[in-house]
This record gives sequence, C-alpha cells and structure tokens, in this order.
Amino acid sequence: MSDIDVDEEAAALLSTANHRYTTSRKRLVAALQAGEGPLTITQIVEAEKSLPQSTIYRNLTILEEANVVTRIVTNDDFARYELAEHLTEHHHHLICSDCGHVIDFALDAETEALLDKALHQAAEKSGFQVSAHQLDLIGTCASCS
Amino acid sequence: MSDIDVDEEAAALLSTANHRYTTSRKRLVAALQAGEGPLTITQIVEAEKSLPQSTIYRNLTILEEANVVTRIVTNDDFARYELAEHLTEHHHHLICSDCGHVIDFALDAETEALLDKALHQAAEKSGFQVSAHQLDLIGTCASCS
DNA sequence: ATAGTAGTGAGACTCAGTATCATTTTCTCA
DNA sequence: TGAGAAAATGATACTGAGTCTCACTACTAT
Ligand SMILES: [Mn+2]
Ligand SMILES: [Mn+2]
Ligand SMILES: [Zn+2]
Ligand SMILES: [Zn+2]
Repeated sequence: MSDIDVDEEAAALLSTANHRYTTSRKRLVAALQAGEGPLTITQIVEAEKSLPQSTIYRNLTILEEANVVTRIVTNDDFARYELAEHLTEHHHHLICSDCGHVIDFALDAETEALLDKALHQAAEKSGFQVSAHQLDLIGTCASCS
Repeated sequence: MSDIDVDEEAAALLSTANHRYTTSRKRLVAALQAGEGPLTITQIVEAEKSLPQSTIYRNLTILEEANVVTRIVTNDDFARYELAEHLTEHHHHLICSDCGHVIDFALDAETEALLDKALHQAAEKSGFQVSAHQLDLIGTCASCS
C-alpha cells in the first residue's frame, strides 16, 4: 500500500470524525509508517523531535478514535501505536519479554482463515460477538538471545 | 485441577523463589481461582475486603515472579491477574470492548496444535524464540449486545 | 528465649497519561 | 480579500494506577 493511499485514507477517516488532517497528524502517521512495528510515545518523540508530548498524546487519541491508528498494550507499561489494519495488512506481533521490543509478523492465509473459523465457533458458545482478534507471540528476539 | 494441587504447586513455586506461602498469598490464589476470568485489583479488593491494597499489589508481583499468577493487560488501563497456566489449563480470552469484561475460553486441541505449529514456523523466520502465545478475541459480550 | 529473616500496612511518591486554557492556525462566507 | 467562528496547539497543572519506604509484626532456626 503506497504512501499516497495511506494519507488519503487517513484524511478521509479524520474528515468523517470531523477532524482535520493537520501537519502534526501527518507527521505522526509518517512516523508510524516508518516503524517496523508499533512505536512507544518515547520512540515517536525521538522520531519527531519538534512535536510536543501533549500534541502527540492528544493526536494519537484522536487518530485512534478515527480508526487511523491502533493502541497496543503489552506487559511493559508503555502503550504502543501502529497504523490501523485498514491502512496496512492484518498481522500479529512478536514481543520480546526481555527488551520489550515488538515486531510485526503475518501468518499465511490458510492458517489465518482456519484460525478465524475456529475462533468464531468458540466465541459463539459464549454468546460473544467477535469483531477482531489479537495474537501475540511472547519470547526472545534475535538480538536478546 | 483440585484446590489441593493448586495450593501445593503454589507453595512449591514460592519456595523455589525463596518466599513463603502466607495467608495473604493463599487468599489471593483462592480469589483468582474463584473468578471466571482474570481479575482486576479492584475486583480482588472487593473479594478479599480485609487485604490492604499495598499487600495485594506487592504479593501479586511476587506471585507473578514465582510463576504462580500471570499479569494481563488489555486496553482498559486496569491490569488483571489470573492463575498461571501451570495451575489451570491453556486458554484464551474474550474481551468485551464495551464493558471491559474478560472471560476465559479454550480452543479444541487440534486447532491449538495447528496454530502452535504455524506460529513456531513464522517466528523462526525472524530468529525469534517463542515461549508462549497469547490470543484474545475482541468484541461484545452477551450482556452488552 | 533470642536473633535473624520475611511479611505487613499506612502512607508518600512516581510518572504515563489527561485536562486546562490562553494563544495560534485554519476554515467559512460575505 | 478580511472578519469572525471553529479547531488545533503547546505549556503546564493535574490524576491515579502502581511502586517505594519504613516502622512494625510474624515466622523460623539455633
Ligand atoms: Mn490473525
Ligand atoms: Mn492457544
Ligand atoms: Zn529483545
Ligand atoms: Zn460487555
């Protein structure tokens, strides 16, 4: 998916939510696009030095409400943000329990389809309406082992 | 798995970590055992009225380090605790994005095995050592829909 | 008993995240 | 164009889940 599409889609989603696609917000989207996985606030602050923290927090919240980005929480106390799956592709996370680093990965289509089917069946038993699933692998990353 | 087993196993794990299985810790384990899913601190405080917050926090951290309990973070700002899988069975979570409630559920053995195989293969490509996986369904619970 | 070690609990403290508000930017429409 | 309305910004104050401290208490072993 090209840069132009992401920008257009982000603008459209924000517009639907009655928000503007300002420079700050463009820079946040660009920073997330450049990352190889979800980024912490600290990482974003470093990537976009001149954006003040309050603007980053406020805008990430707005971008999340507009479904442009997704907030991810792992066990290490720092929230992370990534582009929503509309703007990327469905994928999962490798989480290093040692250094906290998070990397994206994807399953092959067959496995993903099979999993989806099994999940919907399992959820039905509890009268639960599934809207998404989230699958993380916990372990040790290459540089920590 | 019976109550006696859990208590014995918890005592053994704590002992390995050079900690005692005190009354406070027994009550925490019992409270988690009684829940139908992972519990927030607030829920534990209510279930075990006379345990002070500081003791609950401190002991849950110790129990986590000793692999007796697992800390779970969702997107709703409140950490949750449940018994570690050694003491229960491998399972997953239905998370209601509306009310925040978390319920346990399990996949059938075949699906679980297949998933495990696919995950290890995918992780290998990134030089990642998998030690566990975590699978959540996000959606709306029966009472919220 | 006595000493040493582990656990307790009230309260102070930390810091990621949120709220506030005066100022600045952007949109709208005459 | 230009004035007024609406939205965004950014410095700063505030909130609260979670952590730390420390005097005290409860075990445990000799
Ligand atoms: Mn998937
Ligand atoms: Mn599983
Ligand atoms: Zn690592
Ligand atoms: Zn619900």
